[in-house]
Amino acid sequence: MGFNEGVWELAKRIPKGRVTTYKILAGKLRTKAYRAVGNALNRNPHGFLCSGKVPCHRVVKSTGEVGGFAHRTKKKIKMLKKEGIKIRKNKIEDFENVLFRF
DNA sequence: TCGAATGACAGCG
DNA sequence: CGCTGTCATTCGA
Repeated sequence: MGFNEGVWELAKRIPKGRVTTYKILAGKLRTKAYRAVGNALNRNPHGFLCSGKVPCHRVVKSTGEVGGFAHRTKKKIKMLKKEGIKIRKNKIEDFENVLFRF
């Protein structure tokens, strides 16, 4: 399992209605390159976006903000809302409540 | 509040 | 082939 694959494996474990953070993923991957996690999801080999297999839209910042998702992939945020995650101004309201810890 | 660090990939010489 | 810049972040001063 490489770096990227590890990210996807963990991301796939995220249940519906839950989110996780880049920090947690990076921690599980034994790396400190938090950005690399997002980058791995960004350059997802599954396709252009992590659609279907890897729910990258469930991966957010450790601060509770959705991060870069708000800019380009903000539509995915709507998906999160639909799944039951409340987001206000690109920030997750019940962040700790929906935060999925492995 | 701002800069450095960290992993991977594309572009350029 | 090797180096630099960029990116969906995080931490420390």
